[in-house]
Amino acid sequence: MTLETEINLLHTHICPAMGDPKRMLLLYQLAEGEQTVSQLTEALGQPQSTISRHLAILRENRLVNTRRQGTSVIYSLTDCRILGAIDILRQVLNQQLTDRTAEAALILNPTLKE
Amino acid sequence: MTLETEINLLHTHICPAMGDPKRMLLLYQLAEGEQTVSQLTEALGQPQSTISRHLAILRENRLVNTRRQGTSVIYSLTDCRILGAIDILRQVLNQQLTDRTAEAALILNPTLKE
DNA sequence: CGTAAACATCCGTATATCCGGATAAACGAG
DNA sequence: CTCGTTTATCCGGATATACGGATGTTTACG
Repeated sequence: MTLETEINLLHTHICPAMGDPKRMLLLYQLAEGEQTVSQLTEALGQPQSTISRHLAILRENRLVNTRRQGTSVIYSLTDCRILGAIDILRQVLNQQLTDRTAEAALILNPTLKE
Repeated sequence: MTLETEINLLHTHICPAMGDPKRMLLLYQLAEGEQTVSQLTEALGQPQSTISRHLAILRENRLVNTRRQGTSVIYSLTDCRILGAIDILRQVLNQQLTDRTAEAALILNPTLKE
């Protein structure tokens, strides 16, 4: 499989799931342990239909598993490595933020250079 | 900074840059070494305006650096860790693909179970 | 049955993003 | 200054996605 093909698959199967902040938060929330839709709705403080729709996208992309318990549906993380990937992105982000802070300081006080 | 804030920043500063297959391919292409717009246009086989627009998005999000050399502009990777993050996603993807293949085999021949 | 709880899905609206041909801008050579 | 090369931006149209109230479905229980 070529790199191009693999990346296209990534963008049909995985990326859409991560492409929204609320869905990322849901993944982190599930890292704490499996939870029902009600619990996740409570945790994120969003309308139930919003949470359910985001969970559906995560489910379709197989990033979460579900099982039913009575009238509740319990969601859990399929593969926690996905959070490892996001954590790397967070590191890159924080690097950027410190770099920008340093740049701003240089502009305000050029004598700091070197 | 709360996790929620950090993830929102991620979706403002980094995710848009990765949110397109062609941009991911550009990042991998730049992993081979710094290259001009012409070279990248040639490598991806897309119209120049398309490549230039994708590069602009990568640049605005600081995932690439640029320097000018004559009439050419040379692009390079800012932080190769971003590729590490994508590589993890590729691993998750490949895990999914083998899982699905195994499921399909079970449906076709249930005696394989266990 | 009928009702209530928990979830999933539908729907119209608003917003964002992609595409790529056309055009503008930056630069070097002569 | 003029021209050709290289890169950046503009533009209209097509597509995708998020939102959240309203509605449908599934399950438990009496």
